[in-house]
Amino acid sequence: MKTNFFYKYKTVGLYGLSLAILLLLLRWLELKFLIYEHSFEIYAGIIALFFTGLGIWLSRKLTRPKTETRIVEKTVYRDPSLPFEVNRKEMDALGISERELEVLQLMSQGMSNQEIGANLFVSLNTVKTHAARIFEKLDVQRRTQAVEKAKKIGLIA
Amino acid sequence: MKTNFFYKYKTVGLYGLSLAILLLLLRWLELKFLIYEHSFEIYAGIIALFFTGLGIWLSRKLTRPKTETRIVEKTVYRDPSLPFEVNRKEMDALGISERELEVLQLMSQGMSNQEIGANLFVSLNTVKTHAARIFEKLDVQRRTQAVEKAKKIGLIA
DNA sequence: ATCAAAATCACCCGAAAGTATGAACGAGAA
DNA sequence: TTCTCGTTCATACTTTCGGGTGATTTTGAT
Repeated sequence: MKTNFFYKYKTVGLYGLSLAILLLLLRWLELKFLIYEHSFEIYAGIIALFFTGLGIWLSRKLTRPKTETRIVEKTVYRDPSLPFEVNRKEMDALGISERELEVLQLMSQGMSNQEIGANLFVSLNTVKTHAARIFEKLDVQRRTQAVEKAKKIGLIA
Repeated sequence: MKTNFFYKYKTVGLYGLSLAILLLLLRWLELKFLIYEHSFEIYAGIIALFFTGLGIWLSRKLTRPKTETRIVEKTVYRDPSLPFEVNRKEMDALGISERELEVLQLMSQGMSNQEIGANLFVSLNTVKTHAARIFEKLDVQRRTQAVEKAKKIGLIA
């Protein structure tokens, strides 16, 4: 169906339409200013259309493999039946202090910095400082990443 | 209303506008340098380049990845003998959509909204909307809590 | 063909998070 | 004792999040 087709590719259709309108506008300009050679705009239009198509084709061709390749990290399983124990070795290796670990634990429970501060009886700024150090030591930028990594290396349950 | 119209067909309008500007620029060049003889090839080249770029842009803008085969392997604290499987029952019960689950997964990897958007080929605002819905459905306030809860009820690994 | 849900995007605003820097203080170690 | 480290706090600034609202488009089901 024509209507169906147009509906489905509405955006594309609109682009085409605008292109057509533009070409008409060109015609009008041409007549208005009495430009000599009429064929140029037609050529330009054809070239434009052709190379737009080419660009689309190129893009599709070149970005094809990008959608499928999605690599992720190695899976590390841990038996849940065993009681959790903090990996002190990793803690030492990364130089993470006791206090920082506490912050990390509360952080992993979804607490805000404010709440963590209230829990540990320290100020918001202190929590921020701890957090910043944690991020630095774990080499991450966000708390979510920190929690992620801390769990992976066995700092928190 | 004019603003409304423009808003509605913003993309098309911008497209047309840029096209018009380009053509006007060409015209200007034409008049300025009076190079009627050997100018055609130059015009053709410019137009070809521009529209190739446009085509690529269009393609990138309009097409989205066909099959988003995303394999998310992460640290699992459950039974290591069993492979992770999304708890569809909970998903349905909470009314969490497929897309929202994707956002949730990327969120759990510590990605920022910006990064998630880049990964899913959508805008930051869209990610925010999804996130807001997720928080609402999971009844949480922060992303860390969302990840926490999603893991608990088996939405993500 | 129509209708509802899902997905998309935008804008505003305030809150929270994160960065950078500096500094005070106590406990141990050199 | 001097020096380092961990802890604490502050100020200022930038970025990101999250809430609220409204809108359009796509899609699937009836």
